[in-house]
Amino acid sequence: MNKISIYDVAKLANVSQSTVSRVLNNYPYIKPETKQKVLNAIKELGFSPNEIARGLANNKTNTIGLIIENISNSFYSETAHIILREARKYNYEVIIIDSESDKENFKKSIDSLMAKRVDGIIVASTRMTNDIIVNLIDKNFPIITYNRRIYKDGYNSHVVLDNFLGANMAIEHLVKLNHKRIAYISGPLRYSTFYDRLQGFLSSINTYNLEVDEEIMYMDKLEYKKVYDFAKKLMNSNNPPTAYFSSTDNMALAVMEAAVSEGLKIPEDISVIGCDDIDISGNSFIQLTTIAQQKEKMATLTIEKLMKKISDKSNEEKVDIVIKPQLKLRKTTAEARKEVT
Amino acid sequence: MNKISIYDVAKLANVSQSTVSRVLNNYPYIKPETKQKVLNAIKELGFSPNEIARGLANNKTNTIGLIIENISNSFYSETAHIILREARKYNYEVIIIDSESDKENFKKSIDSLMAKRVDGIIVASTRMTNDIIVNLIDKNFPIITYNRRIYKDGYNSHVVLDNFLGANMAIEHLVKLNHKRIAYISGPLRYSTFYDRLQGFLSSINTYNLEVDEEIMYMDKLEYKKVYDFAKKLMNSNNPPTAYFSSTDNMALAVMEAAVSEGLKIPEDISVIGCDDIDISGNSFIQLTTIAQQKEKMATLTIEKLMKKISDKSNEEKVDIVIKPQLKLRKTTAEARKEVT
DNA sequence: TTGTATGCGTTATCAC
DNA sequence: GTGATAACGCATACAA
Repeated sequence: MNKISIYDVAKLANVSQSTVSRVLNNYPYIKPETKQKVLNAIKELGFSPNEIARGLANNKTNTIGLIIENISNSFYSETAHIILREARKYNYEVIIIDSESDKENFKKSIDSLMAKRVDGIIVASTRMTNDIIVNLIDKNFPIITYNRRIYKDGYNSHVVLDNFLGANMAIEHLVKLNHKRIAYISGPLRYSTFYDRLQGFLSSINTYNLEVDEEIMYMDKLEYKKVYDFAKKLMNSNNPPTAYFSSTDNMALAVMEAAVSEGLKIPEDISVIGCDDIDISGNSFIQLTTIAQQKEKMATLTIEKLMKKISDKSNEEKVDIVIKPQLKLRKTTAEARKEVT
Repeated sequence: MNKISIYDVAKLANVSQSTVSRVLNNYPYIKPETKQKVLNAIKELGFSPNEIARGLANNKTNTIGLIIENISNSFYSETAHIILREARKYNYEVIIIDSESDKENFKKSIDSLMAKRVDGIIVASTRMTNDIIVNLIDKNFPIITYNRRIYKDGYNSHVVLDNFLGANMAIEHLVKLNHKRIAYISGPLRYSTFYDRLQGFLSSINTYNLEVDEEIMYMDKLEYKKVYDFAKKLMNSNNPPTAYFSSTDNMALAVMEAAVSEGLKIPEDISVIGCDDIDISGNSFIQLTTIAQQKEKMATLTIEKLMKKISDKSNEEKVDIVIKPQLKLRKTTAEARKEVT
């Protein structure tokens, strides 16, 4: 391919190879005319520096890794879009890895990223306990957890939503609409997002003197079909919930589809509230009321903090950013039906 | 960070550094016991090879680039998911770049990818004429165009949908439902997807003896709001179309939203058919009839062909894969209303 | 202000 | 089978 190296440029410009390197790196003390000669030679040869070699010499690759669960999931793809854009501002490229949040996969993902010597890593798919991340933080490797966090004293390195508060807001909204029997849909508790939301849910249930019924709580793998089936089952039960709080918008869609298939009207018959506020939730045909993440703000902050860690290796400052969620009122929640008593 | 190199391993195992390299690369003729010694040392030190150095020595990075327009767009994110997964099977990582398909951006994207010495590139956001790609193909650099193609004799290197046929299928479907006035929504003609679909549209219009009316054709930048407004305008015109063929599902959603806002029922009042079959299109609240891409097949083939090009540099075989689309019947199309004549 | 020499961590080409 | 040693393309400490 591009077989021209810094040496070719040097020869053509009649200077040494190090001089070329210097102009490449904007070294200040170069005679303007030799700088010009070099620049000309570079242009004439169409030379562009080999970032790999540069990385080897520098110990810096100008690329970061982004580990997410599944890029085809709107929440992640919308986030990735912002991260890509922000990283680019710092002249960084990003390697994205879908890692399904499976433990073995996660390790492999980190390994390949480390082998490729990325300058930093953003992970959006960790469990609450994750020794690999702990280990990396110990080594002072630039790594920030996005959306989810690990829980370990002294290991703060995350930008996340205030998920406890988010759940509070959702339940409060529902309670004000007179809902008393609220189904809870979330993923496994080993993820901080779901763990925190559950705590928030429970605390709200408590403050409003509602009853906790595990029968109407789903806390398993977030597979569309499973949640769909679960919701259908609830809708057919003796004492069906009047409202559903779903930990992700995507799963709220599953609940909504279940309702359709059961001939239930939303929000007349049941209310549904989600979490995330993915793009499609605002669509006229969906109109999902939801607890919105501030993706733009979160992603931007994540990159900013990561870049700071990268550029200033000695900086061991913790990153502990918790963003306030927002209730986005749309059309899937309404006053609870009066029960026939 | 990981300061241990192949030399440290060599020292510990009491062999030369080249021997270590050999076991790393599975060189066949090594005495089993020395191999074992080396393996032990590697494990003991927790050594993992530096891919950057390896890349420099090898001229091979085991990473490819993927240039798309916007990863937050479902069509691309769903594609990216498959590509990531397939690339991983070949032990490849992928750098994703959102490049908004702007010309200057595109050049920059290619430049950074080349500077990072990726082994190959998949681009899903090219115009029909693109000298940069031509140039790369000339140099026999592994590059494949996905979804869109460039048109230049002898420069076949793409896997795309048969968009001409796709448009035919859409119009045929609509015509069978007795629609005669069909609006056409697509992006700019400098993209092969839209160009080909337009040709297919026109040919169908012709074979069914319908009238071409530029007033009901949109062929501009695919911005949600613009398409939404365009559709609203048409719906309020004297002679409104009874059906809409949209070149992307996403824009079909815009049309559908416009219909809602105008109090029009789908499919009773107007029919809408899309292109792509993104995940959300199958949702009960959307149920969009569409011309489906076979993303799984297309993405898998793309990686396969790209890997072949990478591993066999001398192979100058063209790749010219055109996939048949499928009509996915859902609920947004129906018999045209009888006009009051 | 510029050139020389060395190193970054591998692979590859020679020898032995 | 294995060990020196020279690339790979650049950055940089040290000289000049």
